[in-house]
Amino acid sequence: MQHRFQSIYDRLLDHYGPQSWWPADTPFEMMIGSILVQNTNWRNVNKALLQLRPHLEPVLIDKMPIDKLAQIIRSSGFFNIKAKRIKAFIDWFKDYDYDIGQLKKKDKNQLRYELLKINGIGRETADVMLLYAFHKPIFVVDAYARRIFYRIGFDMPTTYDGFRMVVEKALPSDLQLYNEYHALLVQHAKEHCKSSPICKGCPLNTICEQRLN
DNA sequence: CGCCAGGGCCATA
DNA sequence: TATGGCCATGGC
Repeated sequence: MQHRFQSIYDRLLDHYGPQSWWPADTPFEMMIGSILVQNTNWRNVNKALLQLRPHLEPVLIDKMPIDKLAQIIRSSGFFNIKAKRIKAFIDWFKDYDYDIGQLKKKDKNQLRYELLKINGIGRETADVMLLYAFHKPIFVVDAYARRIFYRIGFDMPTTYDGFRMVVEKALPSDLQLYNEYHALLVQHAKEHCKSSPICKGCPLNTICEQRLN
């Protein structure tokens, strides 16, 4: 039972193949995207990123009036709040001269603590940044992970860090593993486990059926 | 049409 | 600690 999370991962990887996440060209774009995607469909985020593309540099966004930024990212929804959150993130990033390399040298927990202090960056957003921009091995607990593990029948903790710790204790602290795991859960959720309790052609069918019996 | 998406903050109990 | 209201667009 200790390897159940490994087993899920193996099946997903076998079925979907490597995902090579996050869908962004640079770490900076990745981090902006992680704020834009908060409780938002990726399609809408992509539209916003397309509009933002010409200004997709820390200095430019720092100089940009917040109202202009809000209008540019309009299609991602919650645009006033997200513009404020992006500004707060830039303020922090600026303290490190927008230097990803410098920040990557920081201890994982220290960096996580700093990200969580930024207004508008909660646990999930901090963790995807840690994983995909700063290359820290960490399990991302999002709505998809909760839904999929719930459907399988796992009795997971309700708190974010409780959930995360249960998974991380069962897996090796491997960057590639966590990178692919989150991406695979998202990919899987987009194709399966949407509304019906069980779906055809689902790579996790065997496990889901065991729960129903 | 109504529903909801890869959250997080804040007020309240 | 744990709910509830709020933020908002666009695809289905």
